[in-house]
Amino acid sequence: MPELPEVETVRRTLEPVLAGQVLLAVKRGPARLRFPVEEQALQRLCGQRLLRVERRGKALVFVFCDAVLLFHLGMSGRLWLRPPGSPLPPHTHGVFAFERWQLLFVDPRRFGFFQVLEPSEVASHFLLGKLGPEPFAVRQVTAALAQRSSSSRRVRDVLLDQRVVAGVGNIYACEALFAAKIHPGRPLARIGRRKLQELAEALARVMTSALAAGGTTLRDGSFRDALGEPGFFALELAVYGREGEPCRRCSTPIARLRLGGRSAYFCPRCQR
DNA sequence: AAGCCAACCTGGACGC
DNA sequence: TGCGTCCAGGTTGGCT
Repeated sequence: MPELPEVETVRRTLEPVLAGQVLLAVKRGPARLRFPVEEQALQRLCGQRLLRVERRGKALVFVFCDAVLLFHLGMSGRLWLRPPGSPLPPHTHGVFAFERWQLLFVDPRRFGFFQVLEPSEVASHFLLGKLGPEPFAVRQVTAALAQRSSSSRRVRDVLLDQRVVAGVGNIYACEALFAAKIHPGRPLARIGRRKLQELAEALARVMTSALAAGGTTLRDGSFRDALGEPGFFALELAVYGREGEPCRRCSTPIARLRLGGRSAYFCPRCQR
C-alpha cells in the first residue's frame, strides 16, 4: 500500500488536524510489531505538544517538543483519525489520544511499526540515515542512478532500493519503467546515461501525478488517508495490476514477470 | 562485496 | 459452504 504518494497523502491529512495539539494518552495493543515499543518511552510522550508531521521516504516523523514519534506503515499499516471514544477496529496496535482526536495505528500484517526516538537519534535511524534523494529531485536521482551505472542489478530492484531513491515501491517502480520504456529486468549497467535521466524524469512525473490523485487505492480498498478517503491513481495505472489487459500505448497485452519473488508488470513490446 | 531470496504476518480472491 | 492455494503496497538478515 504505502509508497511515497500514499504516505505523503496521509501526512497531509494528519498535520492540519493534529499539529499544535497536546498528546494526552497513549495505549499500546498486545500484539508484537516488527519492533517492541518501550512503555516508558511512550509515556514520556504524554503531555507533549505535537509541533509538526514530517515525511522521510515512506516514514512519518511526528515531531514533539522534546521527542519524536516515528511510524512506518509496512505493507498494510494505516493511520486513522477518529473522534475520541470511537470503537477500535481489529488489529489496532496503538491509540494516541490528542485533545480533540484519537489517532489509531492499525496494521493487519504487522510489518509496520512505531518507535519513540530522541530528536538526536532521527538522523542516524536505520530507516532514515541512508535514504536517497526524493524522486522529485530529478538531477539528484539521475546522479544516484549514474553512480551505480556499473551495477548488474535489475533496474526494477534498484528503484526499490531506498538508498538510491526514497519512497519508491513496486507500483511506482513499474509505472516509471513503463513511462521510460525500459524493461524492468534490464540490468542497470545496460542502460545509458541519457536513458537513466529519462527514467528519473519519468519517475518524478509518475510520483507527481500519483500525489495529485491522492495515492493508489487498489481494488481491495486497503489504502485510505487518515480521514478514510481513498486515492484515485488506480484509474491512471498503465501496467501495475493490469496483466493481460491492453497496453495503453500499443494494445499489446501487459505481461507479468516474477523478479526476486515480486511481480513486475510491463508491456513486452514498449519496454526493452 | 554485491546480489538474491526466504522470512516476517494476515486476509482476500480464486479454483475445485 | 468449505478448504486449499496463491497473492499482496516493505524491509531485513543470512546465504552464496
